[in-house]
Amino acid sequence: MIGVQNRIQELRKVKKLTQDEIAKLCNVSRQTINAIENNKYDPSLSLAFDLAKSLETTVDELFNERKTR
Amino acid sequence: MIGVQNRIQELRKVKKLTQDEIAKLCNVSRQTINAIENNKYDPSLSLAFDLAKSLETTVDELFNERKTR
DNA sequence: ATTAAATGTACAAGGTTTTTTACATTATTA
DNA sequence: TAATAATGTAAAAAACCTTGTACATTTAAT
Repeated sequence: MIGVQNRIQELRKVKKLTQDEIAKLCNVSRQTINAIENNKYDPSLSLAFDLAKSLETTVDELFNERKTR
Repeated sequence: MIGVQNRIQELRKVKKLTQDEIAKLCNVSRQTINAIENNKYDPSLSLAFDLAKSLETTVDELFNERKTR
């Protein structure tokens, strides 16, 4: 488990985007999107901002703070 | 240069904290705080959230998106 | 002017994120 | 049902973040 949870999959489906489509919007690989959705690791801050913009939300809305570091 | 600019130094001084003090609040080294303030690299998303909490603000307020990735 | 505190910087080592390639499984549609 | 799209997963390599130690410079206090 990782330090931050996210609502990427939820918001991505609202916009009817595939992992591949959002990956292209953010200039990363599909595997990166998949890994982040499945909490394999957290995105970089830069990618977090790109994801938030792609999903028309904020980093704070997209990633909810958790306890661990 | 890095993908995200930040207002850490500005907000840190408002609260009259040293780099060392904020480092301890976030459980990272002073060098990490120094490097981030001077845009040597971006923090991890997890640290970005800790910094925002320490400075009583949000990640979106603390880090302003830029153009490059 | 001296001392102490705070900040800037460097470098090697270790940990984490991302990529590429490749294949397996699950869902969707014809 | 068969074909296709979407998603899950793996492993090695590259790129990036963080640490520790150490020293130099700047700022503040005495």
